[in-house]
Amino acid sequence: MPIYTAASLKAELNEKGWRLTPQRETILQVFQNLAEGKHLSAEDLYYMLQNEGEHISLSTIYRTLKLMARMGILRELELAEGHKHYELNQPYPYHHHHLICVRCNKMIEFKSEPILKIGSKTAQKEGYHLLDCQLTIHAVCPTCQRSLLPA
Amino acid sequence: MPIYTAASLKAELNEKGWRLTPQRETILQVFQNLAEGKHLSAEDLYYMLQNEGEHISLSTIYRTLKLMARMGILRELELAEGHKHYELNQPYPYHHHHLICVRCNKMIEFKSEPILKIGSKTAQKEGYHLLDCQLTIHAVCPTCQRSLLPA
DNA sequence: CAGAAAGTTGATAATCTTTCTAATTAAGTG
DNA sequence: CACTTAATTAGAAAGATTATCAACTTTCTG
Repeated sequence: MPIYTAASLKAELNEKGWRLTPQRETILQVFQNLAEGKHLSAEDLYYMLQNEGEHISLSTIYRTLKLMARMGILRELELAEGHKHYELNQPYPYHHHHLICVRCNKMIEFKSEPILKIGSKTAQKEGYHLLDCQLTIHAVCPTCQRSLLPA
Repeated sequence: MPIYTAASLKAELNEKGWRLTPQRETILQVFQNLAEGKHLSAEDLYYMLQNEGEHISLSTIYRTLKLMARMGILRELELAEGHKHYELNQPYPYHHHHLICVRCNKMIEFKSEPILKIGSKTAQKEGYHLLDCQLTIHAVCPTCQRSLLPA
């Protein structure tokens, strides 16, 4: 269920004096066709496109991901160590949060309507226009608790 | 109000087979002496120490910040673009969250007991040992909403 | 208290991300 | 549809973060 079609993306870009380019349209499509719960790093996206015969430079990819996150189209996730991941920013019934093991980086998604409410109320109270709110829980998973390995 | 004294840090490190070094103790002290609401990047910390005549290498600083975040002593914040910030991870009455403008990076801290409860319940339900939970709200502040500048 | 074992540091290299710049491309105007 | 203006791209360079490794410390053991 695409929230943003190419047309609505173009409209929103133009509203701000920006442009819809083939690269941006392509990147949006990739995220719309992604299975739920999936998320991509900049490199993931780069090589995925290469395999489909599309060449988009890494800098454009990084720039576009950042742009779409600032527009509220994508969410920037800080999951594993060392690199960010991106996913479509979907509204309520699909909106979710992340519980992450800091040792093994295992990640569990969970939903919470109250959090979304607190988030939008807080933004509203301060006069901010809400784009995304995500609760990130850092913790140690059962397996890693039992493990005696240092880390 | 230091939660971790040098002694309790040493105890926790030793429990896992790790060691309390002068560098780690120094870094902990810096964060304990930091005013509430203040947070530091790795570089901030590096130069702050240099000015005090302490030399700790950048790689040790990065390594120590990451380590203390994984222990639950520090929180890793994704505030401004381009680099992470760290602050002491404090319990309830001081525990807070962040509302961030994606345009100008202005940041507002806010507190919420319900979120902390949801976070700890979620972790518990999955058998995870909670270290930190932070709600990050990305939004556009009133000033930037009025601004017509592209960005 | 000497020797072994393991963790830590600092320097460097590697990786990930953002910034900069010239060339290109899309949108607006007549 | 040619022309002007401004945004965008690709590639290179710079900046931020993590990984690697030899030398050094600390802890443990006998």
